[in-house]
Amino acid sequence: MARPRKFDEERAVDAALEAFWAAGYEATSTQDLCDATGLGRSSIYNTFKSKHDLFRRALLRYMERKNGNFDAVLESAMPAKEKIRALLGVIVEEERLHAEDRRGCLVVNTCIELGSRDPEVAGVLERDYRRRFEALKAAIEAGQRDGDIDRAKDAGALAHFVIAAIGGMRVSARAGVGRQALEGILRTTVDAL
Amino acid sequence: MARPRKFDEERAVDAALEAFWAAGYEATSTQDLCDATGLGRSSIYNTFKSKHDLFRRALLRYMERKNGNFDAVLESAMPAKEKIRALLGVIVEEERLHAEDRRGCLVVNTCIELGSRDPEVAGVLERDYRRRFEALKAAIEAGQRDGDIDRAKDAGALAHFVIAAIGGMRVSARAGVGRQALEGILRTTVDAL
DNA sequence: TTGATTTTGTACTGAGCAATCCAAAACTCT
DNA sequence: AGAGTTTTGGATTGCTCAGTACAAAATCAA
Repeated sequence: MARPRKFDEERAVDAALEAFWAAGYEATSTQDLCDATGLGRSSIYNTFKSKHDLFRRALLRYMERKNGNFDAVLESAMPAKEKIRALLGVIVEEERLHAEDRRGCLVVNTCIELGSRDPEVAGVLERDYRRRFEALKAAIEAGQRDGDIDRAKDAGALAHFVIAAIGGMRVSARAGVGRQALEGILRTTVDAL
Repeated sequence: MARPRKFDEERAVDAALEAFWAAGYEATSTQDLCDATGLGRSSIYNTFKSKHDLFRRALLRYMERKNGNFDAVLESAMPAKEKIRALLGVIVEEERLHAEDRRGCLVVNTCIELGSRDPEVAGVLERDYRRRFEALKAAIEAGQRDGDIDRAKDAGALAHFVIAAIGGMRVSARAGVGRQALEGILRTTVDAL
């Protein structure tokens, strides 16, 4: 029938993800994407509609991956507070790395860069937020049933609070805050549950 | 001596600030800056070294303004917890606005956009963080002396925590979180003090 | 082997980018 | 008024951007 593709589409999305993650949407050029994926422009534009489309795909893939880890922690056997401590601990670990590796979280970065001026991306971000929120809320409610978390508190409010803490730690890390301070934020957050 | 300037430098910085605030550093072109300030390219480049330099000036101006309000609240007569509630309340108010006005906070936006790849800007952000941190820590310590805030807690850790909460609310707002949820985060944060 | 079909590499498009150049205009001082 | 100095507007620089055009290469079915 026809000439087959020489590359794997998913691998290309992964490579593009790395590029977008490192520099953000605007600051990543199509040439950067060619370099990162090892593909020619034609292959990229033949496979994806546009840079924007490729970004959307990469973002979705990042969310899939990240939420996999997120859910794995929430579905583990730990007490609820320990689960949340573990989730926040990941942030401390990731932000501890040296400057050039400090890419933060693509979702947080994208919230700030595109959340308020790219409706399509905003929709993706909103759906992802809701997904994380529901998973977290369920884990907190389970913790309340176990007596691990105060039943008088509103599980939804706590879930929003924890997600905000994650975003806040990400922002503070970019402002130059070190590991110790991040751990302090982690402790204070967990103590608030 | 010479031809005098027809415009006010500070006003130009203010106008540039609006543009950068609305779209971020990368997404604001020099043409956008000309339109926003009403100046020609020559005037801009004659007054400021570069787009980057103008951005730095605009960012510093934003910080000056913002920290003025910040300090005003912290130096008011309220109990410490009320001061912090007021600081967080400003975020809820600002993020409540309609989509096109939802610019968030230029400092938070810049932390994410440039914090990890622009050393000069990173330095400015770090100094600004420290300034806010010290002011907040002092207010919390005063609150501890007044008995308004638990003396057993580490004032520094609480200060980092509050700053992270602000950043986190900003990120969540961009992810589409509404006013009610933001108010829940506010309450949970203040209760944690 | 041939013909249909798709991918791939390369050159290219027009637009927009940050920044510079230059001469005319505008002003102050003598 | 005239010399000296700075600002200003507009044209222009060289470059990069996202995206396209096109023909050669690669594969399949017959």
